[in-house]
Amino acid sequence: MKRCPSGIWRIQSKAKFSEALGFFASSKLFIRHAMTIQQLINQKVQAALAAAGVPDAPAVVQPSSKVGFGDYQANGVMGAAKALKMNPRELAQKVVDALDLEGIAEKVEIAGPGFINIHLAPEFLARRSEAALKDARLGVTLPAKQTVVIDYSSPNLAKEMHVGHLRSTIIGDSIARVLSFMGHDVIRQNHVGDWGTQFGMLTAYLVETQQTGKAGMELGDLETFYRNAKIRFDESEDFANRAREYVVRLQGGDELVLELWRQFVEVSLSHCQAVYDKLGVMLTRDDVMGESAYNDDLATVVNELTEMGIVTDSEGAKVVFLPEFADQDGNPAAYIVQKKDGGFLYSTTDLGAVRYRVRKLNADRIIYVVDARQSLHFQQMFTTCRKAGFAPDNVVLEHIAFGTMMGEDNKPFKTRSGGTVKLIELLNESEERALNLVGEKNPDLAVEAKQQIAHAVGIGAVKYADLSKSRTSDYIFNWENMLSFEGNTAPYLQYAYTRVQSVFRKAENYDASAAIVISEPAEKQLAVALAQFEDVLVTVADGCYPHHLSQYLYSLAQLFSRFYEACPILKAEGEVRASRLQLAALTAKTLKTGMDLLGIEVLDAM
RNA sequence: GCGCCCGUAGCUCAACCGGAUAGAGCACCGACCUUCUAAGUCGGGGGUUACAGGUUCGAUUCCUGUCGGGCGCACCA
Repeated sequence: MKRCPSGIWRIQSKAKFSEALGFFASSKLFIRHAMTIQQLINQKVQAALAAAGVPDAPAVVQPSSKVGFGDYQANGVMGAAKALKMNPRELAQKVVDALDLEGIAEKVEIAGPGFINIHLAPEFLARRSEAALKDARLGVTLPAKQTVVIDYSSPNLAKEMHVGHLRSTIIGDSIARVLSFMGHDVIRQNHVGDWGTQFGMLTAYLVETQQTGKAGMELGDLETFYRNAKIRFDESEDFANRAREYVVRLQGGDELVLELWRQFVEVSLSHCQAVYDKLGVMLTRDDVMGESAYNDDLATVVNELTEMGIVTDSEGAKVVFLPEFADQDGNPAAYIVQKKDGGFLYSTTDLGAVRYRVRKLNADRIIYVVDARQSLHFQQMFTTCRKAGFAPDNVVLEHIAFGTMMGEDNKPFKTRSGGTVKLIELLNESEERALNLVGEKNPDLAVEAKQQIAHAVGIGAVKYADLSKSRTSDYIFNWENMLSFEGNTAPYLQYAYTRVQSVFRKAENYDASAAIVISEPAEKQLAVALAQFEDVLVTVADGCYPHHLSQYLYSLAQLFSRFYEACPILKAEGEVRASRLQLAALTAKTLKTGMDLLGIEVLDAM
């Protein structure tokens, strides 16, 4: 099955394609353009291919791989020529002859074996930039609205959040921000681990600490609390028995134990919220929908599966056998939904969650931002959902997998002594390191200003280090790289933004409706990049790869820095000055919006 | 044993249904601040994309195999 949630431009059928063209042609007075630059050019080339006699050939339009190759290149001719046994250069010429880029391109040329290189017209870029500048959404079109459920962060409440929760939390948050910006109804779901056998031990220990009056103190550090509870569990048979008894009472709905459980969960959630607040992710208590919330549905889930004949009794457990995941001998994979002791598993909870998200939340798309190691579980769970009808075919289920965060020894990130690194401590350290660096760069700043910058820079660095790498592979966490403040880092982007802000502080007079005139190469390259913002967002929303947005913003910041060096803004005069201020304004707006979609703060000065 | 992911410059990472001479940053060498914040810009060196085949006009990308690494796979989550 091929996912295509935002695939307007992938419509290949000729009928629909010409409809789209007709719509575009008939709405000449649009202020907000109807499609992205890439979609627009792709459709134009597609039409030219049709006129040249190859209507079914994909246009394959993409940003040019090199500056010398124009701004966009169309690569579809060569494949089409091959299929029709034609000379590719001759076909390319036919396509170019039929290609109508009036008002869009200033030059189209054929290169190499049949590439079509397209140089955008400065006037086109200027008008496009002006439109984006006037629009609160930077001219970004709203696709068909979906209800998207995003399951992310989802820490285990038995312990404190550690670095293992970082990637899900910030990648998921960025995806949620991007999809919201694209106009979708985004429902965040923090599927916290707040249920299970360990809560018997924890509630039993909570009683003990309350009796000795140490509960308040011990709960300040959940790691220690858990460790001490485990020690009690291992050393005292009485305590262990009480812990087991509490599990049974908890799951049986015993009000006394439930109250203890609620107290513990409350404390743990407040620890989480402190991390979320410091990180600047949008999760709140309202987004918490923990495992316990599905408790009452689990038996129903298994009953429904049983009624549909999907479940088999095997060795006392209730199992869904999945031939889709059979081994070589044809033995289907076993997906257990109920243990032989009657207990349920995370598989059951996840099935219940899909059911709830589809039936109650009306999800069109459900996104799980979860460690890649759970890949098999999700594939099996999704397959089961399809069979059970918990998720009909029109609901998209996606496991947005990511790799492990590694230390510099290329092993999972740990403290020097081998323990797990608490997330809050990692963030504190990043802020401290940033504060030291800010102090070195700018010793004269007031203390509060330094701290504010250090917060934005320190947290931004941690988030950007992650969001700038492709999520699917493991990545190596390195303080020097992320806080070097040079190259592809959050501080570089933040710095580029402050430079623009500084220009405007000194500008005094600024005409916010001035026309944009593009003449210098640095101006044009900047304008091209500015025009590509929407394409990038479409890509990110489609594949849930925030690093494409990071790469884009870095490239945009670089192009602005070059423009800034090559084209004096305030020293220019008249229309040129006004135009460059407009380009600077749109750059600032785009950087700020883009950074916000990554969840990274910008600063007016640093 | 079966399955999934990965292997790109000294290091950290890109490369959009297969496209042009595989790109950035760090580090290294050099140039540029009495000019809008030098946390910047410009230039230079650095690659058999793990290896061997195959598919084709074209392969880092697709297929097969080998080597190396990571991770999953029946009652934890």
